[in-house]
Amino acid sequence: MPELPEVETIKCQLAGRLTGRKIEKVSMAQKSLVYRDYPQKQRLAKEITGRKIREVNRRGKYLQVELDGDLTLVLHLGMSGTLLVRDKSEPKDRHCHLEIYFHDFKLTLRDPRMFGRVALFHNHDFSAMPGLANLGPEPLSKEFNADWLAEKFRGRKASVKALLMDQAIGAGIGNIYADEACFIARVSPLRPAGKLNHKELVKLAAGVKKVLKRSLAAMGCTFSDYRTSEGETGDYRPYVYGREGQECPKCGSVIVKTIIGNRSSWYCPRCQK
DNA sequence: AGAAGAACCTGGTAGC
DNA sequence: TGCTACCAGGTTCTTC
Repeated sequence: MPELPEVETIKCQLAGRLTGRKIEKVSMAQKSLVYRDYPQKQRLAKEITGRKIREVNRRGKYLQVELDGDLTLVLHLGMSGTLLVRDKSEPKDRHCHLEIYFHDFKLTLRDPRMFGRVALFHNHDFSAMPGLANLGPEPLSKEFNADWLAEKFRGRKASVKALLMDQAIGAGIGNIYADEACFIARVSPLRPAGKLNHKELVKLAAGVKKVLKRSLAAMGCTFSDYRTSEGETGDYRPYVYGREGQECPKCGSVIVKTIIGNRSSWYCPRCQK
């Protein structure tokens, strides 16, 4: 569910809440599927209890909680995951997979659809989690630019949309922001990526950065499940995503929905060529 | 290699 | 009201 702006919003809030704090108690749902990448899950609670949190970081859609002892607790929220700061007395419900207790509150991971992942790593060796180990550059970094896209798109017949969502090309871009970036760049998401010219790649790289910054300023986009760790919704309002049949904000013609790579996609057929 | 499609899950909702 | 079908923001695996 959450893409880069949503995970970054959660990361910033958690950094303020958790940095320097000590983990007092951990409660895990032992049968939960969110630990499927972490074979030693029965040791997780014991390993992190009593540890101090040094910092909270983000790479792509992954949250990385840095603990003393060179341990990193990695969390991915999948489609429906939420990390919420709650009162310690709040009862836990059946979708809760992990609770981390601090002196005056607890952090709970809920994930009804169980696409999320939790794992613990030593010494920043994330090779057991290929999705994290093989992430491409952060889209808001200088590395992510038209030249990088040209290198990655060259000769590729897959759609622009499909490649924008490839986490090895741009870490953290998901279905919403791939559509939105294509709209800002006035490029059809259906175009074979290898056919874009340099000018279009410049607009696309800029469109990605622009939409991510806009959404960050709005604390992300709440379509259904997403909440910040303080329980707030995100205020980002999409140009095209989820708006089939409505007016294009640029030209007023009708926004169209189609399926690209098994994912619903929206675009304006008049603005986006 | 790369492209396309299915699978992994549950919950909400649209339609009958 | 109740049932079914379909849809959902991600990742990964299989097949061609």
